[in-house]
Amino acid sequence: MDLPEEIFVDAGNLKKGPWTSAEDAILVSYVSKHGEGNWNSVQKHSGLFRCGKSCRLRWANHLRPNLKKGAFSPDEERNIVELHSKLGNKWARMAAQLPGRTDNEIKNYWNTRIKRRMRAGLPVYPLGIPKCASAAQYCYKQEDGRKMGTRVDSESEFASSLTLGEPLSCQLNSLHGGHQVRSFYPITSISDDPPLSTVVANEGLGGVGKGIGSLLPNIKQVCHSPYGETDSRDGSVLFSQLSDVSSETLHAGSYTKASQTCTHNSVRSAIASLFTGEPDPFIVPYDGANGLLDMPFHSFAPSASLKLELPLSQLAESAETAGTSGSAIKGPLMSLPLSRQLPLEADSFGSNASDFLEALMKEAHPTIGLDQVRTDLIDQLLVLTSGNMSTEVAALSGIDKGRWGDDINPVATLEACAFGHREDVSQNCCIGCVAEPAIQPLLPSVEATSLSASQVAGPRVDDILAEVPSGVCMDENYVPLLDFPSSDVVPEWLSPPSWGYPMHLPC
DNA sequence: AACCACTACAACCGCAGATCT
DNA sequence: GAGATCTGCGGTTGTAGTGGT
Repeated sequence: MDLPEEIFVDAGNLKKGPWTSAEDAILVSYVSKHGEGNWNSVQKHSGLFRCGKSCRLRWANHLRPNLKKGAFSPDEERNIVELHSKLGNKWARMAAQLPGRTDNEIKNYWNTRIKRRMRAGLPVYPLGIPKCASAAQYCYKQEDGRKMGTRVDSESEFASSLTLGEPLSCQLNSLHGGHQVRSFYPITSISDDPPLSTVVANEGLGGVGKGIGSLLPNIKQVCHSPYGETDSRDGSVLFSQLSDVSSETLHAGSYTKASQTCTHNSVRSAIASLFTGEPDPFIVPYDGANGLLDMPFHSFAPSASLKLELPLSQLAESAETAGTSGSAIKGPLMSLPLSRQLPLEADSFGSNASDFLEALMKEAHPTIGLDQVRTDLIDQLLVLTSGNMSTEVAALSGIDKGRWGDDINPVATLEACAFGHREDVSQNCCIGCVAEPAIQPLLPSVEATSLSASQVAGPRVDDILAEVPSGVCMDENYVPLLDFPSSDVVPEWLSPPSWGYPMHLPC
């Protein structure tokens, strides 16, 4: 056997780095003779210049028999997600339940997956997989090296617990370090009941997503305003769809409340995003003192928000530099998920939407059928566009006649589509829609005209990034979008780490 | 062909608990 | 019981491979 010399040099200077096949052979030979354990003696008796820990790791992760190699099967992936939902980052315990897989393998898989999903703005856990109270905790690094943690507890269970028309109460309990702490109660609960869930949102950021107004129609102390449905206690806006956007700048008064159309899955997704700490692209900035007045939006059309929810490529690099560029932008910002994964030019959606959607679908869930992902994505399109999806986009999206109806008119059939999902309407209509006829979708306010591809595309991402103020903490995956040049002062709450992600506390 | 960005994976490190002396 | 050593775990870092420009 030809062993590299460096393996044998200076016993006091143990080798590090990648293992060679020769070293592997020595280790295998040693373990086959002496068995596992006593790893520190391996170096003494085998001639390997590796520390005991390194030997143990090499054996456990690569050399021991019955190790499975290669990519995880869909079943294994599902198991990992479920196990993680129950166990959190207990890699060794997870590995014990996945024969042939190592903790390191599972950990690497999970971390990669987390990154990918967060970058894509997707929930860490697919809907339907409940998170246990003891489970996951995710962190991401801020630019300054600090970690921003999101404790995820039983939010998914909370979302799952919502039933049709169930009234909820949202209360602003207190402020913690510039964060709003909101608790959600069943409106029927007695005052001493614990909240169903507690949400900590950035002060000044409405942590309630657009469309949630339709989901939680009976939230207490929600009042209607021209700018949305405003929670009079904490200033958050329960936003409905924006519409009537055709110019570069959208003033608060120029949009109208449009439809509340949504399908079951989309609703669940929207709710879940509230409680999982995943960035919700619908989160609407709201300054409690100044409201939404005189806050120009960058073509924040429904379709633009659609586009912007989708993973964007070529942004990370810009984002890294954006934080240091001077800018006049001041004020609340909206965070957006970015992605380096997809070949989407920010303003080219109209030209290659099909490819893009395909890529998105694969990105969204590589292990389930594209048709399934497509269906879910279409649901998102329906919600995000208030039904103003152009027939062009609809066609590119592969929406079939069966879903649109015979005339393939998305708008004309929107209501039917939104509530006539592929699943049973009676069970899957959005929360409150059936139980509360008074808040049925306001379809008449939506013009039956299609948006052009350029409208769909919205603002150029580069333009947005160029406007990012200096001093804003930029997570590599999230960039501010909206600008509010009415003030020269960056609000305190905007300083890191208080913007970007909604934060959550354990119940 | 060279460069760059990105991903997946291997390996290391520090810590804590268990076990041994 | 106390200190030393071993073992396992989870977080982090380094790097090879790959694809795009």
